[in-house]
Amino acid sequence: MATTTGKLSARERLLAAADELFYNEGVRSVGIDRVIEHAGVAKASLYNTFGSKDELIRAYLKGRQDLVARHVMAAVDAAGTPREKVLAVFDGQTAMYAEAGYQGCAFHRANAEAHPGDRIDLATKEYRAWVRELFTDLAVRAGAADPAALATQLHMIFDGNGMATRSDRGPGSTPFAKTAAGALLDAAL
Amino acid sequence: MATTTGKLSARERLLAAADELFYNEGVRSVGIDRVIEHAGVAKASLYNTFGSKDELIRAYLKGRQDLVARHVMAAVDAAGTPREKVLAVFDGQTAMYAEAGYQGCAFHRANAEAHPGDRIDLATKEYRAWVRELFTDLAVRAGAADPAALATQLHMIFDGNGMATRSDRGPGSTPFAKTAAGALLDAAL
DNA sequence: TCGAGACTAGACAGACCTGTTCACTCGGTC
DNA sequence: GACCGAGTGAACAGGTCTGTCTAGTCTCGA
Repeated sequence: MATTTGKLSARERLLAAADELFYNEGVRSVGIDRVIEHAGVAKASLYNTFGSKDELIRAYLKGRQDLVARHVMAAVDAAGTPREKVLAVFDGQTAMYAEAGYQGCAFHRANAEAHPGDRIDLATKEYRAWVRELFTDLAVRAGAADPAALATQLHMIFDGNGMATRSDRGPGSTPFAKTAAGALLDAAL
Repeated sequence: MATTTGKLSARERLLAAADELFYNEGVRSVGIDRVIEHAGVAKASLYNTFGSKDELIRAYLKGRQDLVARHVMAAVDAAGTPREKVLAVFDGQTAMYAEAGYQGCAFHRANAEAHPGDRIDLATKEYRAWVRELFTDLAVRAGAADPAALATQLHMIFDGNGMATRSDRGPGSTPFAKTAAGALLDAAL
């Protein structure tokens, strides 16, 4: 928690440092020592607060999911028609990536070397379930004949846009993702 | 090279062990010691043959690209119409994944914590350029109005199918990928 | 003023990792 | 039979990583 002087707590500084370093360089590439140095915090504070690096990674991923949800839901809520809401998801996704230098999906990267059942794997599954549920819900509202099938397809575009964003280091693929999503939606009505 | 007795060379055994361990557990998770133990080869042989772990990873990724190309091109060549050839790419992709337990795209996983410009990053770029070129070529032959745009969209589906295959540990998403690719192709004519 | 709790600096343990080196074996070839 | 190249086995160096521990500082409220 922040102190009354407005200075950030060790927890907050650790999370901010973890977010920046983990997202840009990867959760395995970045060691504890770099995180605490970047946060300006003692190593004991990290272990008192989070208990382990794994738990810090989990907290980082939770923050990332919240960030995606915030951006995506803002875009979806601002959109008018059900069709526009589906397409807005990709705008929200890209707006989120824009905040931290277009490194694509944090979960793809963290999960790449995760072991089945570990914290990272579980956090990734939770995140993917959220995305899938969102697309299914929007597909229902848009009147898709088979909302689950459309959601699977839109989720692929969503993942593919994340991959392309990382590979090309920019938002260039998003218009194509939106066009593709529109075509799939039209075909699914 | 294989000896005249039919026994595999140290190089071949190392590549086979690297392929199995790296693909299933990740290039960073798996250390040199496990690779040489699995290959039944002395550590000195690894360093005489490849020079570094990085170079072994590069050779592993090259083998992976060849494997994808073999499966995908076999499926494409077996398909009849230009439209069928586009869809066949996803069958080839899934057939390849089937060989090693559905862990999705080897390049996504290896590249997740790569640094820009290193061997893994370069190998990934090369692989992605190959996929993109293939889709562009097939899009031209299928008569797409904007082949580059269609190729970008198909590439997203291709990546998304790889992600889903890894997350769901199986080929369940491939029919949806093919349906989506068909719809995008129809919309692009 | 005092005590509690948050935080710090840094040494340290122990595991693990990549890469080197050296003396040696073995199978085939001239 | 001598030679040669490929491969072996094991010890070792040097580094990095996570996580622990200790002794001490700082801040704030009662």
